[in-house]
Amino acid sequence: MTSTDIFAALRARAIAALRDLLPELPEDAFAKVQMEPPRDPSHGDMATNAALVVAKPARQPPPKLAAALAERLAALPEVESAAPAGPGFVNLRLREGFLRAQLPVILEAAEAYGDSAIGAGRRADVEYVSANPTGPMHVGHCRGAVVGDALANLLDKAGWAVTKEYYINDAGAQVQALAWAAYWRYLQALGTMLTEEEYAANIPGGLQYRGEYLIPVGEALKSRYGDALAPGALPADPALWLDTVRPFTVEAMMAEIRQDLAALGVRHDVFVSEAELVRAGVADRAIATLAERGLVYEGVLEPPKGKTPDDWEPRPQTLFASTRFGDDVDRPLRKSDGSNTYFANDIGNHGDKLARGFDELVHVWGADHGGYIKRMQAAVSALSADRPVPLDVVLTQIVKVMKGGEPVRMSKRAGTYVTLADLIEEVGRDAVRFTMLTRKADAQMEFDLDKVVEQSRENPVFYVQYAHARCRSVLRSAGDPSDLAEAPLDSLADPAELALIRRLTAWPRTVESAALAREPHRIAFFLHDLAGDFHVLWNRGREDTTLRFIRGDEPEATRARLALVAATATVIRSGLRVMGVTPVEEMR
RNA sequence: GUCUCCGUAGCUCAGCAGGAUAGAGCACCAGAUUCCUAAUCUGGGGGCCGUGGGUUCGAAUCCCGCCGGGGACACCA
Repeated sequence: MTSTDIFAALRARAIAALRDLLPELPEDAFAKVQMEPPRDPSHGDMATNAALVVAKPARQPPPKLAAALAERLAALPEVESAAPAGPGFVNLRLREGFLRAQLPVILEAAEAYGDSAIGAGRRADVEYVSANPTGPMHVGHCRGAVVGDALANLLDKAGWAVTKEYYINDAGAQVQALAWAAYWRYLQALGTMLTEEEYAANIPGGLQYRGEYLIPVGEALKSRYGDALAPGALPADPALWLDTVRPFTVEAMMAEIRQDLAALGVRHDVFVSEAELVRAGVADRAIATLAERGLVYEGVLEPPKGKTPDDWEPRPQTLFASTRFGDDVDRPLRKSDGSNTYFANDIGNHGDKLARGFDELVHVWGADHGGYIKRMQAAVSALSADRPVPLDVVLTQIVKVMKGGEPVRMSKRAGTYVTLADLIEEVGRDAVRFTMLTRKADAQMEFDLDKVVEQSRENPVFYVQYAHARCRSVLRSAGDPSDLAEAPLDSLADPAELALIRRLTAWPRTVESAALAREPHRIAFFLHDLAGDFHVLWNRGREDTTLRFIRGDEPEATRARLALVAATATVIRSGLRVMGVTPVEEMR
C-alpha cells in the first residue's frame, strides 16, 4: 500500500537507513522507532527517536548512532537537513518542495486523504446508544450516540470493516414496567374512573414511567384494540394483555428512538433485540458453551462489601466463573425466579456477535456501567478462547446541560428532562455533534446551550465551520477551478502557508492515532488547530496584500494558493465527515 | 471495604502508546478593520503537571503508596 502519510514514509526511510548501518540487528528492534512532529517547531519538521531506541541492542552510544543516521537521512531527496540533537534524537527539516508536493496528493485523494490501512479490514462491531426502549432519548444518550457514531466512522476511515449496532434491551423488568405504564395511558384513553394512585397501588413495582410521552401510545392501543384489552375500562388480568401491550409499546418507543437518531444523523446497520435473542436460544447456547468449559457452577456469593442490601440473603445461584478471566467476583446468570439475568442475556448477545465472525468488539457505554466491563470482557474471553476477540469499552461521562449559567435540572420521573429532540431543535444537529466531541469521552462535560449557538471564536463548532466557509468563499470567487492538482506551487513559501501545509500532512497520522486510541475527540481538536492555521493565514492577507489568496496580478501565485485553500477545505470536510457534521458553504 | 475513572495556568480542557524549554481557548493587559466576511487575527503576563517513592539515558505520561473528587459494587438494565 502506498501511504499518503509522510511521517510513516520517513519513518520507513529511517528504519531502512538503520538496517543498512546495523545489518546484525533483528527486525523487532525497530518496532519502537517513531517519527513525529517535534514539540518545538524550531527543531524542524520531524524528529525520530530511532537512535535512542536502537542504541541498546546495537551496543552503541545513542549520539554516535544519531550522527550516523542523520548523515544518511540528510542525503534523502525529501530532506533539507538532518541533525542529531539532545540525547540522541535526529531532527529533520523537510524540503519545502516536498511539503508543497503533498497538496496534489491531498487534492487527488480528496476526502479519502487520511484513509488508513491499519485496521487491515478487520471486522469491528461497534455497539452504541443501546438506550432502554422505555422513553425518548435524552442528552445523556446523545453523547454515547455521537461518540459511538464518530468512533465507528473513524474506524471505518482507518481501515476497519465496521458494523454499527444497537442492542435493544427489551427483555427485562423495566420493559415490563413500561408495559404497565402504557396500559395506564390506555385505560385513561378508554376513560377509566380509576385515579393514578389507585392504579399504581395495584401493580408490581409501582407505576414507574409517568411521563406524558406514553399518552399517544395509550391512544394508539385504544384505536387498535378498542377496549378488548380492558373491558369496561377496568384493569384486566395481565395474562390477557401484557404480551400484546409490551411489544406494542416497545415498538412505539423504538420508532421514536429511531426518529431521534435520524435527527442526529445516526444510522445503525443492525438492531439486535434482546428478547429475540433469548427466544432464539442464543443466551442458553452461550451459557451451555461456558458450562462445557467448566465455567458455570452453583454457588453462594459473599455479601457485597460496604453496604449490604437490606434484602440480601445467602442463596445458591448459578454463577459464571468470571474471576478466572480477571473479574472481581463470579457473576450470577439466573435471577431468583429462574429467568436469565441481564448479564446472562448479554453473554448471549456477545456469543452471537462472535458467531457472526467479528474480529473486534467495541462498545460505548455510560460511565455508570463501568463496573460491568470486567465481567463482559471475561465472558468474551471465555467464549472466544479458540480465537481471541478483544472487547474494548469506551465510557462516556455525564453531560451537564447549562443555560444562562445555571444547570438545567433533569428528572425522568417528573418528565422534565431535556430530550434529544428538544436539544437538536434548539441548537442544531451539527452543533450538538461537534460539541459532544470537544471533550474526551470519559471526561465530564458542560453543554452550554448559550455558548453552542454563539457565533464566536469561543465556539469551536463555529470556528471550524467558519474556516471551511471561508475556504469555500475564496474558491467560489475564483470560479471553483477544477485542475488545482496541477498548479505550480513554488510560490508557496510564506511561513504561515508552510505551517498550514504541515498541519495538513499531519491528518493521516491523526486519523490513525485517534482510531487506535478509540478517541474521536482528537479529530475535533485537530480540526480546531487546522482552522486556526487557516485563520492566521487569512489574516496575514489583511496586513500584507501580497499574501491574499486571490491576486489579479499574479495568476500563478493565485493558483498555488487556491490549491492550498482547496486542500484545506478537503481535509476539514474529511474530518467533519468522521464527526458526522455537515460542512457549511457560507455562514449566513 | 473492593473495583474503576480522574487531579495539568484564575476558569474549561488538550498533551498524539515515555522524549528536548508542558500547550490551546476563556478571562486579564496591549494592539490590528479603505481590503477575499474583524463572526477574525497579533503580542504579553500567568504552571512544584495533587503528593511521596520507583522503573530508565529521559516521566505530566508507566508501576506502587498516600491525599482529594466522580462512578459502580448479588437476584436492575
